[in-house]
Amino acid sequence: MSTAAKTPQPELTKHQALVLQALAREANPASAYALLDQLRDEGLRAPQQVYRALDKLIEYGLVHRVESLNSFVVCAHTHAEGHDHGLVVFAICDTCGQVDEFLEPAVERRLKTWSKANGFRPSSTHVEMHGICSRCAAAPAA
Amino acid sequence: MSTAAKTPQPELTKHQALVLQALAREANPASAYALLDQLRDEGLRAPQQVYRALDKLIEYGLVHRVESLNSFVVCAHTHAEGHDHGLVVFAICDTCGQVDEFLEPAVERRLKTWSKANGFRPSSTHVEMHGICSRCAAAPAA
DNA sequence: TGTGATATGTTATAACATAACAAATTGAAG
DNA sequence: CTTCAATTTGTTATGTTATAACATATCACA
Repeated sequence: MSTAAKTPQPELTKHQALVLQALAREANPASAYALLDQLRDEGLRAPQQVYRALDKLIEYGLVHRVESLNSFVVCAHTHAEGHDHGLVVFAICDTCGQVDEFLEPAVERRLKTWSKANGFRPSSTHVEMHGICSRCAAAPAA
Repeated sequence: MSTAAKTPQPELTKHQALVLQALAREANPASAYALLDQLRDEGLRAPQQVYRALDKLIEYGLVHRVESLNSFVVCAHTHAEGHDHGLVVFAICDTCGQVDEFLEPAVERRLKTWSKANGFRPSSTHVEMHGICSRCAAAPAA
């Protein structure tokens, strides 16, 4: 189990590469429509084009969807082709929007145990914490 | 940390009670608009009325939002006023839509540990597994 | 009883996502 | 090669989820 089962990754299409680059330029998660706006000059015109590219990038494990924000981030764990890392956790700062991505094998094991015991066959798991990051907590009430 | 910090719970307003009842009637998570449709006869007319009621019900810990479905469920852990249960996990069947809700103190502890170590102050955490429930896994490819 | 604060009703619109179909591309069979 | 079915890509249209903004009503209390 991971954030999503991963598919072996062929060459990226032009749109997929553009969307991945655009997402990589963003410090924080971006919505499909924000990406579309970034990429109009590059020839993308419709939401479908972005969503289709994102679907593939997620399938290849290069991008994560942040469910609670309806938006997307590049996977922080750059990986050799075919390398499937484990369950990913997001810590999302509600003040500055920054997202920390980290791995939690212990959490993954625990959820796997429950699944086995209950006959549930998990395909993907999302763990998202909201709160205040250390920088914002320290900030002078700006 | 819990699915959300809980607020002491006053009397429910009429709309809040109606939304809670409607949600309780549903076997599976329901969207705000589905609830609105259920409640037109009861006098609800606009999405805001439903969303406002849901916001309060969530604040009181009576309802959970399922982020990955953009929908809502009544909390399975009926609780005495003010009782805050721990972190909640959802196991969502992508075949039949059924959702299992359970508690995972071990997962909660693990995430708390990370948060402490990283100066993150969590306010709410969502854990959602997608997959196939035991009944659907057993089903004759219906 | 006036008045400020809070809650509710309502309209309008924003933001996110996918259905449906047309056009182009690709690649295997003849 | 060339044809044609399968897949991918482009595009329009529409569906779904969520909130802004403002009007109206209700309530607590001076």
